[in-house]
Amino acid sequence: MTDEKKPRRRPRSDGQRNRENLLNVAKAAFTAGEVDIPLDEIARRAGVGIGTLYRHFPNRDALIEAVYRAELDRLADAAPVLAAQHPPVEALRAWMRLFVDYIAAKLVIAPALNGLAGGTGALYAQSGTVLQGAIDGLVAAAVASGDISTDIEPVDLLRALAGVSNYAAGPGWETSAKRLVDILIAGSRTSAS
Amino acid sequence: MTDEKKPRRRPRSDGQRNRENLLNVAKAAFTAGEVDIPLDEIARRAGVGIGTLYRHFPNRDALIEAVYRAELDRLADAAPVLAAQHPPVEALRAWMRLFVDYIAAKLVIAPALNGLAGGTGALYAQSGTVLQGAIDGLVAAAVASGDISTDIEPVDLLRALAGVSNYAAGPGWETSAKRLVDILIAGSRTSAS
DNA sequence: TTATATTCGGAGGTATGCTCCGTTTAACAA
DNA sequence: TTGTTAAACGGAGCATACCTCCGAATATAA
Repeated sequence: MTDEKKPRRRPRSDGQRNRENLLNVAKAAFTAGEVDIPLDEIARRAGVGIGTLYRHFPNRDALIEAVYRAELDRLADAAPVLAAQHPPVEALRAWMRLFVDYIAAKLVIAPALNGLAGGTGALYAQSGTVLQGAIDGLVAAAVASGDISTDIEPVDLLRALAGVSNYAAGPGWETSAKRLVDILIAGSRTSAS
Repeated sequence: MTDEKKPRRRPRSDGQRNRENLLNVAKAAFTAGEVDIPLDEIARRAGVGIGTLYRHFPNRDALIEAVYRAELDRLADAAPVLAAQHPPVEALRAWMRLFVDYIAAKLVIAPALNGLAGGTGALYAQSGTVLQGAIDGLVAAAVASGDISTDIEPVDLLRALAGVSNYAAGPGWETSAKRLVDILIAGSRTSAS
């Protein structure tokens, strides 16, 4: 349990630079829909050898996961900001819409993500925690203000949203997703109690 | 250009039998979580050569799609049955829950499905139509009976459901999905109008 | 400047997706 | 029943992608 780390040396600057390069190239490729791009190609575009890629990310899934997690963190960070700017229910709504936007515009890695056959459990468990922390705060605030029923499980909303992002095919899906957000908010209100 | 088909002969019986064998074996494998099973192995289990598999399904995606579509049809067929057995809103709710059950118990091919990198659009468009037909009927009935707001797009509900199925990780996800169905129904009601 | 831990990078082993084509077999006609 | 033929069978083999391994290069600390 003692997680002693002996950073005898500072991490090498080129190492970190290469790592970020790889991450950026991978994100760009996935966003462009090149989900099945060979790892060799990613390494080439990033200007590094294949060996370097594999040291940073032991396998394909690890790379996808890293890209995914980085974007996820940014989304999670937006929650407190929105909470400070809007009343509870609207903050929740805004964040859910942001979720949709994010997936739509910048992150089409959803298919790639689901391609993580097998190990999804662990990944979702980990990263789900991050997002859950974000939405938990928003929901808690909305419950406290009396706008939302107390028996709503934040994770339910998260799942619906995640689903929509996967279904991101066909024209007009984005407005459809926005509508869905409204339905979810309406369904969570205390009105009918 | 005239694509006249002259079915001079009936399709061979062994051909169809082999095709169904392959489909069953593939479904079983996917359901068992063996998403990455080599196609050679599927052919072996079905008792046919690899060449036979590839004639029926030109590539891996085609096989997955075939399995997917077959199951989808069965789900769609359940809609009219439920509509005949329950009042509109309850029929809708029941069908949505069935959707969840189906994915949960018998169809863990969701990850495989999403692995159809690239061509998802076409597939979803096609098969989405089938499901949409099913839910359209249910929603129309509920709208007609005045239970549900008229501005609900059935496809929205579909998307949320599809999403949940992808998020099928972690314990208790199933009850969570059921809760979500209730939220969606509640959010679609006319009460607040 | 010297020492050394860390990173780099690509050749190559392994395995999987898919093709090709000679052989086998079921359907049809006489 | 028997011959003809179009269609299905099946596996050897090629292309390619993932990943490992290890000598060379290099940034950091003394």
